[in-house]
Amino acid sequence: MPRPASSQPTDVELRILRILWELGPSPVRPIHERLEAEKGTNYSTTVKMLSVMLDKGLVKRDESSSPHVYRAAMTQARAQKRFLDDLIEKVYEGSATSLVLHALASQKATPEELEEIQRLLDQMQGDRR
Amino acid sequence: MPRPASSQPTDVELRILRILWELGPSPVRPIHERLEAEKGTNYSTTVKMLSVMLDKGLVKRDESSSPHVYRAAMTQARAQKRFLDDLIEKVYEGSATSLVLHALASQKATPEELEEIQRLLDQMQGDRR
DNA sequence: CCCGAGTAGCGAAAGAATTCGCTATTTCGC
DNA sequence: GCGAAATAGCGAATTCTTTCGCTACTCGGG
Repeated sequence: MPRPASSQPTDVELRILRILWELGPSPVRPIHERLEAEKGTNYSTTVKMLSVMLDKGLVKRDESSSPHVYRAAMTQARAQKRFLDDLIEKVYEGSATSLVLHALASQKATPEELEEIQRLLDQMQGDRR
Repeated sequence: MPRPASSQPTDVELRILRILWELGPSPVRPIHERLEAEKGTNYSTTVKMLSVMLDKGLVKRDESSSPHVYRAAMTQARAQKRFLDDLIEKVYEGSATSLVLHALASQKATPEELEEIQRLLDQMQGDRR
């Protein structure tokens, strides 16, 4: 019996996506250098992962320029939202609120960040204060 | 070259944990019934998954009573926090705040829930209002 | 034009996750 | 006590992920 493929990027795939989001469209070489620094992988492995990701549609490739140029097929914000929604559904039973409470309680945010959250909250509450 | 085992419960493991959190300590039968309803798995599969999870320390087993009784080794809140921290680090680059903003913006919370978030926020801001 | 360096890619290997068939053991109604 | 039914569990099979060796191709300098 089969094992269903994950709908989300896997661990290594996510690392590569993060590198791409940071660097912008890049040939294999710079991507590999980052990945190697992070976890000591072989150049071949990087190339292979990119090709797998290309098959899955996680990255796009421009073959017109000589060293082919790869770029993420998804924006970072979009990917974040996908992971977040997944977490809310699978782990928080659909309750975004308890997730927010956990996140606020456990991580120390700066006053500026709290302000920002406050603003959004005011807005959602119809601006009473 | 090896592939490192995931530090977090896998997909099916999480489903089983959720069932255990809901039912409380249970023998295999009721656990299986839920799992089967969710995804049509065979009884053997459920038993096997539980044994794998026992090896990993995700569940505990009481063998004294005749149908063995399984229970989650971790509270739901604890597991949620672990997943959340993981997400923040791996996907949100450590910024719990942007995760909170995403979660608030994308999910519709009830006024009561917003109140609750507001209270926590006030508290964190040193109660000015 | 030839050579070496850098670039691409394939296919196999190894481990993890998930599935279930088949066998053994236990339990219980009769 | 005896056989059917429920309960446990092992080990093999399958798929997915990740890794890399080895081959082939491309390109610029001499």
